[in-house]
Amino acid sequence: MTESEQVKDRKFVESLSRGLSILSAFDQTPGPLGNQEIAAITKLPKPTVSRMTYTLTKLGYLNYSERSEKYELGAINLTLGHAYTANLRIRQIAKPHMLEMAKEFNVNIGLATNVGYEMIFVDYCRGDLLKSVLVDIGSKLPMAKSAIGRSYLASLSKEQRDVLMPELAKIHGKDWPEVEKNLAEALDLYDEFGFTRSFGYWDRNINTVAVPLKLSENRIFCISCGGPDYVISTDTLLKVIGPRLIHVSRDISNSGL
Amino acid sequence: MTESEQVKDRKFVESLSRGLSILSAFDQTPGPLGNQEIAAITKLPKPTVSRMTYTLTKLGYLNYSERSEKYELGAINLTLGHAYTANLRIRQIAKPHMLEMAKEFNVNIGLATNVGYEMIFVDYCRGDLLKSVLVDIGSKLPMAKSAIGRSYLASLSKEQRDVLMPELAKIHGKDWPEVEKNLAEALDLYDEFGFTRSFGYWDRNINTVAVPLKLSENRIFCISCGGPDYVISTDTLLKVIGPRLIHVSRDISNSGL
DNA sequence: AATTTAATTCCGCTATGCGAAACTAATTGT
DNA sequence: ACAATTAGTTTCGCATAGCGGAATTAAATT
Repeated sequence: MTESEQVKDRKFVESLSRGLSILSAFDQTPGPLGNQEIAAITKLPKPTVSRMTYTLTKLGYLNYSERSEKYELGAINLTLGHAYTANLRIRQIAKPHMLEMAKEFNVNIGLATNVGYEMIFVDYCRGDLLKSVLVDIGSKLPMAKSAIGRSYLASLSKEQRDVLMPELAKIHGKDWPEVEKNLAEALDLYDEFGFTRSFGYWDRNINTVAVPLKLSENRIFCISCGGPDYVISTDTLLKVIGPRLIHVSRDISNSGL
Repeated sequence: MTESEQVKDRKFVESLSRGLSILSAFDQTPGPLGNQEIAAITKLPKPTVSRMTYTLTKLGYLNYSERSEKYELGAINLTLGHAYTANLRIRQIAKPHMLEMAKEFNVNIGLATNVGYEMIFVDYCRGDLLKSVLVDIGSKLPMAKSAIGRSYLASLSKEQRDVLMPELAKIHGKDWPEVEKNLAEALDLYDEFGFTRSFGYWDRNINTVAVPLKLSENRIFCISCGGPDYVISTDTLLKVIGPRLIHVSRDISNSGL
């Protein structure tokens, strides 16, 4: 209905979708939001937003602050994420590998999967040295610019990838030509070496390598490993960490998930 | 409508509530669930569940496994929790204190708030020694049996507490007399010492002490600190850690959140 | 072949949710 | 003091989105 697409999908519950899109607004735009702002972000009509925030507040998904007269996410939002990770077998399988490498090389290691056109971390281990608070479970990285996103793309067939590309192009707008070039290089290097890399590209100071894990039923997770120059050299990443990740990837693939 | 309660709340969006209750089903009962099971758990009629799971799957909140013909939570469920914690000022304030104590005493420290009749952890630091995987961000503890839950109860006025008690009684069923007795003791000791305790009660091997933090607008968070006997003695908990927590609590209360 | 179990689809009905417009209330400007 | 602006809520008639009993399909089990 929104545009002109679905003539009628009797099975799709619009109001549920709308309610969830209101919660998502708090991911895109942090900080307390008023109904007006929510309406602006979600493009939903004011009374609808009003009813939805009312409902979500009653259920605990939003907290209302009398002071600011705005809404914030409620703590209950943590439960679903926790339920997700708690039942994710791949985490248990990958964890020992991740801890071992994090300790041995003092690097940060993340386990992520794709959500839409981004990668989301489902687990993360830090080396002792730096606590880059930037990344944590639930945080996202762009698919095209991060090593881990690129390893996801690398795991896809050309056809699957070609479906995504236009969307990625849209996301990156005028930067796309440059992003695409860089991405294409990274994918070529993947074909050659078996892991992807992103050196100072998504974050100027961070160098990362990553590999995909292909599980059953087309589920794909990726492991990335990296850190700032002064902790881990690009040379070590390429010569030691990358190959090690490939090994880990094989190991996990054999565990039959 | 459900029972006979609300005559009519024109503002409450039932289908949103139902959709969310379906997601919550995956917290109560982990593992892949089929529509039937979801219907049983949520008491919703089958076709409704069918439509909801269809919608949630389209939006990525559920993944459908062809193999098992069941649904699981999707990774996207991590984002809201992450958005919640990322914007939670108290976490940044409390973190240094928590890290310091975790390191100094090798204990586990958690920061939690109440959700319904449970406490939910919004942050957690582990001492080096044990990684009790049981507790993590997003996991919950019972309010009446855990030190941290008791410290929440202790922070309330008698009137507020009296509202909760019948609900807690309901939750604990036939165990309530015993739970209540233990809780009452703990609350008395709180009045005397300024922190609550739970020694081997919720978990036989773990001893914990906790304090509440009262923030502005009646927001309450609690910090707990504990570990197994062989890492931290109850004596140290009572003589050193407890008082230290009180100090931390004062510190944070002065930070004007 | 018959039975059981689970998911989906059908389809008529109406309660539900919609949203334009009206209304409140608070803030700002002149 | 009085518009004007901005944000949130409420109203209310209407359309239909969503409901759910019942039928249907599809697999698994006996």
